[in-house]
Amino acid sequence: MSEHYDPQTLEREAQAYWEAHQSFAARDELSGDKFYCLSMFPYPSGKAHMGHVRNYSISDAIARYQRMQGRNVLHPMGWDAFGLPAENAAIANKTAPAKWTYANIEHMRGQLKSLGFSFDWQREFATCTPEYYRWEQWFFTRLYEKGLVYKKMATVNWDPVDQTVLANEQVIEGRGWRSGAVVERREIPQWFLRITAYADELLAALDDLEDWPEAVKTMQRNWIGKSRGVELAFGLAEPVAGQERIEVYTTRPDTLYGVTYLSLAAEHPISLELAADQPELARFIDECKHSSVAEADMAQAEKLGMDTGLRARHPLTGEDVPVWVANYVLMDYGSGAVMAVPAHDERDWEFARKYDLPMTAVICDESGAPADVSDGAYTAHGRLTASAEFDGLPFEEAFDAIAARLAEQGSGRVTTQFRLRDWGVSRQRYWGTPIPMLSLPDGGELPIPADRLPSLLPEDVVMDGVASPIKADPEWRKFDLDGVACERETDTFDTFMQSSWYYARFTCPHYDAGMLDPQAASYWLPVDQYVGGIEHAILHLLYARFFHKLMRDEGLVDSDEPFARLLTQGMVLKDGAKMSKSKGNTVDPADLVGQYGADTVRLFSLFAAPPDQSLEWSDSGIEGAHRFLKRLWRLVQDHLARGAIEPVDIAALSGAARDARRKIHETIAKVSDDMGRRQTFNTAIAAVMELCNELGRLDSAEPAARAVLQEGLNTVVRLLVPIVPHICHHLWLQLGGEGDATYAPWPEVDESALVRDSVEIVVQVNGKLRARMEVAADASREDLEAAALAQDNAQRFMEGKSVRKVIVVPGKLVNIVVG
RNA sequence: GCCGGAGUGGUGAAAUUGGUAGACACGUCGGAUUCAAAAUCCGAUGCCCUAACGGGCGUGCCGGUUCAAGUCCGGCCUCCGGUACCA
Repeated sequence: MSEHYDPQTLEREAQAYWEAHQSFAARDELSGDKFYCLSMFPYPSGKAHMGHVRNYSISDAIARYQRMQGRNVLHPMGWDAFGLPAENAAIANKTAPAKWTYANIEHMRGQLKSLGFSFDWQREFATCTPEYYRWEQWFFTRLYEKGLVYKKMATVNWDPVDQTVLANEQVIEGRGWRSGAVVERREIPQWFLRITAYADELLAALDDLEDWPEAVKTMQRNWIGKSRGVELAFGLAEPVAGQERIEVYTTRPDTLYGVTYLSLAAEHPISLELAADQPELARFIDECKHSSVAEADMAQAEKLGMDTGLRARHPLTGEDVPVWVANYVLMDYGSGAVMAVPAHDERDWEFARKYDLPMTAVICDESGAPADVSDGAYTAHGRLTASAEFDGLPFEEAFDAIAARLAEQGSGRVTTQFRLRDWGVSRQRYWGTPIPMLSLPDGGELPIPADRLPSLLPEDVVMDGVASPIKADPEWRKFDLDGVACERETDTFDTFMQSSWYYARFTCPHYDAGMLDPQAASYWLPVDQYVGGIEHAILHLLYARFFHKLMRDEGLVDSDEPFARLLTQGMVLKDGAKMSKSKGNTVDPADLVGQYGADTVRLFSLFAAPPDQSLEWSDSGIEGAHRFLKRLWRLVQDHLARGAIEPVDIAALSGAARDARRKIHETIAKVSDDMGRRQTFNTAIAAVMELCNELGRLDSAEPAARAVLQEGLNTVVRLLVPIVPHICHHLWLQLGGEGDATYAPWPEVDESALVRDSVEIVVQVNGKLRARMEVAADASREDLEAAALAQDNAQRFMEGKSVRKVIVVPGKLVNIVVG
């Protein structure tokens, strides 16, 4: 064995051993204690980046830790292979999206293998293959039969020059990224999944996800946005667009007497009808269409509005209020109309101030007087004023009383509303799963029958950058259904559809008798540990939770939630910005592996920051990680070179050897807790480094110290297997370990080694550190207090003052309060 | 805009339940080794005052609770993620 640490050779040998022994294949028996560890599968964009390395270093550490606990571990990897970038690359490189994607997969698989991640490669799949998407298509047709799928008009970004639909990402400052044309909002028919039918369960079940980060659960709760409010109507003197009233929804019926106008969305039927004979209004509505459909764009756009001249009747006061059209009211949310209470709503306040609309304060502030709204809206709850017979009522009572009055006169009712909207799954793009629906000659619609699936996406195509190849090809859409000439849907699924159930398919990736093998799914699911970027906190994770419940209700899985424990890792940054090609601040992991070896790259990724925080890249930091591995290698080689160990009575250890052995077992306890419960690999590594520093100081001439060193090194190697598996594979064998270090038993704490005779206690005077003292570990409170009061430096600060009280925290400190 | 998160030495960070702020590293400085350099090893290293003992200050900003606050509460500032067609 080499004197010097040579990662290239060591890693090649370790990887060859794992490959030959199939070390990472999950056992197929479907019995015994299991652990399903999943990292979010990558989009095959070309090369693996540091974000991937970080993600998989974390999940690999967890998977390997669980193997050492004796569990049957499933740690799979695959490819989220459909998506927009493949189309763009295909146009730029004059190739087909499929060809580009498969080439990227080949390359990235090699990169991941070179990092030594313990994936079960026998289960690998790409979502762009028919063997995968056929079951997604089948499942969609099942959902259609159950009434969980429907078609409706929905808004998209339309590029009037390229005559194509743009993704939000392709709209830059309101213009199409290729044509530069000002983008318009346009309505087209699209397919939707009824996620709102599961809104209540998706919300309630969050309470049971004990091992999810609180931040993610909070974001999902707010996204689902359940609210209790009142649906009410303002009457019109005569019908407009066939409507006799304008319906609005509010969570603040207590402010109803403060309504001074109504706002309609630009696309509201009443707005459009009124615009027919008001050219100025028509022009305004047209201008409102010139923004992207992205919520952030719309919410940050300057609030604009126009009075329609129409008046609506307040349901309680009977007074007329003006009806405006405003660009910040969304047609897709609620009824497309809102009642405006400028005195008690920030957005309405701003709008009213801008257009000089009246404000009426109807809520009292803490002093009991009507709130002063001259500098901004008063949005807190409070007692009512200027609200006729409801004056003086607090929020809850006012809510109920006003809702009851509205219900009584037939102009309103209490309802529950969700912010969550149904999931639009149609994309007007080529590189995705074809939506398995047919339009019939009579205008009806029908799912493609199960025995005619999959609806295949042709792979050998030419991208011209404008139309999807399957939309451009009149032959592709033709479909003969028992002699009836139908047309296939040429839209494809949102790529979130694939990532919503891949975790379940990993339990039976090659099963061809159905979407899932019930036994495999039942054994492996739910996923015990899911690891991925925080950027997926809402959409991906919510859709996957939804899909799991859909699969449960179809009898495919027998659990309620897909992911028992979630770890959301932070971004990888360089110079304070996210690493990305466009910013030109990337670091290629392949270069680093070539220079330092995979273990160094993995060690740095886990050591530089706790997993859930953003990680700042550092060139010198990776040098430090490499140096540690070199020191570890040298420490073991030097120890082995000194020959055999003499047996030693552990109970009789004293001095440095006894201290070192205590440190070994304290470190086992610390690292076990950090890896298992806290998942803070950075502090686990720091603890092992500390231990190595202490072991390195042991007197190598003393037999007792050498025996402790042997135990210490054997422990260090096992604690590090999950993090730097290649070097540990070799050191484990050199130190006399048997078999594959992947399955070496996790070290156990010897409680007797932890015993201390004395401890250091801090002495404070008025909370400030003034002295330290070494006392017997079992000293009583009285002894501690007496010893603290006797400290010279403590007495200096007590001089001329009287002791008010003494606080004793055993094992920690004594605080003397003087005054 | 709205929702969520973060802010600690020159740098990455640690402090787990309100109890010693800065563990572990990086960097820098000093020393050993070397013909020399690299590598390696040893020591110092929050800032300010002090010859030293020791002292003062210090966790984005302002205020509060407490014997004790990086940690809890109120109000700000800045940055990051998401915002439903990027994945």
